[in-house]
Amino acid sequence: MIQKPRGTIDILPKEVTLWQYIEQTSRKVCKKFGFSEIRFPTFESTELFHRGVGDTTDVVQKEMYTFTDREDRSFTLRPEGTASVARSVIENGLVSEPMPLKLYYLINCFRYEKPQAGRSREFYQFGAEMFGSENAGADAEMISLASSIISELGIKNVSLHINSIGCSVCRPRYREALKDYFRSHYDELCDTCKGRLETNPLRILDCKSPVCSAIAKDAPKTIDNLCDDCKAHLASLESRLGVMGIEYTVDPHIVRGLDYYTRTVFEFICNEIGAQSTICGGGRYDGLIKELGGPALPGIGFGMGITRLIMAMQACGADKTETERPDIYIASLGEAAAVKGAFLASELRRSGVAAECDVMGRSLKAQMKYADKKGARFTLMIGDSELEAGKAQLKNMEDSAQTEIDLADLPELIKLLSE
RNA sequence: GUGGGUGUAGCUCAGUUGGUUAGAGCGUCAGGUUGUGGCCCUGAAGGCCGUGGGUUCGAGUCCCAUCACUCACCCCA
Repeated sequence: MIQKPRGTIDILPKEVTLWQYIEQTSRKVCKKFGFSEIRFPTFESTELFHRGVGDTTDVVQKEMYTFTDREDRSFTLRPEGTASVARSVIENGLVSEPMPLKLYYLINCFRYEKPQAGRSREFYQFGAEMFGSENAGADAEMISLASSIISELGIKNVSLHINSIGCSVCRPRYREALKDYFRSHYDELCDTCKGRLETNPLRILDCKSPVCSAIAKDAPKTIDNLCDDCKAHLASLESRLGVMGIEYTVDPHIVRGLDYYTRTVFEFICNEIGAQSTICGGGRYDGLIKELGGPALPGIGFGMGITRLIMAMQACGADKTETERPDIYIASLGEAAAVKGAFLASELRRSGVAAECDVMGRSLKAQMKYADKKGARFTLMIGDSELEAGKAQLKNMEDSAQTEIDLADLPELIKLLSE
């Protein structure tokens, strides 16, 4: 028996309606915000992610599905969407479209990680990106978009955390201040944090070890080390969120692990879905387009993990969706009736009716059972006598009421079904 | 990559101190006479007990390895 690859999922018919609902809902909300869908390749040149996501990140260093093709070119299954969108924007000249440029996508991504709750090797995300505005109003719009989708899905158990990690001017300065501080506590830090000190000191801020978090408490705060422009940017975002009535907390622990982020970073967190509690994460990336060879075009975006959304929906009982059921099941007895039934079904389908008929050659009783299990609203029963008379019994499966209908008068039947 | 937990029918699980042909419920399929669902009843199909070694007269039960699932670290959506 051949099993699916580790960390992948099958989405079964009874689950798929929820996925479709999430996809429809996010598309609908995006339309209201003026975002257009974009689609792009599942794999890209490996170089794109090295330059875009960042050489030093875990994602690039140890989590990518990289392969070479028959001509020895190196490609990588996308570990995220932002780098690809940025590439596409540059490559297709979308930098000349009216600004701001607002795009969204529904994609699968790949990361070679050890699976656990809320984390798999192939995962699915909804993402949105906005290019062209350095204004904090853009940040507020993006957060509002994410917030709208989350609440439209009925998710209530989340909180928004925002932070600013500074720009190319103040971030390096802050990193040094942090390093200096943690160096003075070097011996007390946990082993992972000792390693993080040089590579990514910001990460220590969000270490769960009690010792480290105690030390981190008195560490220099990002907020205190921002340059004036970054401070003003954050203040502007905060006041806009306030006006829009979006609740948030400024959380210095929000750090993000992708190199391209600048200034605003944010996460929507749900504490009821396990350790991987970030349902939506994003931030501003003002240097990304230029880094990838385009003009100096600022941008901001976010991604939401679809399976994590589903877990959050389940946690607050918002995951109820109706399964697809036929409008009518046409039961038949005998070959001639079966042929007639198949004909009627195809005619009804042409008129938009969801119609099923027997293809198993089963007894009437078995057909009725099947119609019941599939949740058919009506059942039409045809046998030899009905064929002769041109009339048949239509049974309402809910109240068992039966009415006689004229087999030649399809419009009348369709009318009955749509009531 | 590092730890912990789990692995018996499609699903949820029983399976006594290792002892003959491995069980139940649900689900599936077929019946309960003469053309009708939901309840009830009967029957059937369906398991190399995750896989490979080892201990033993004998292993679903014990040991080792491996794989998968799962949770956590790490990282992130």
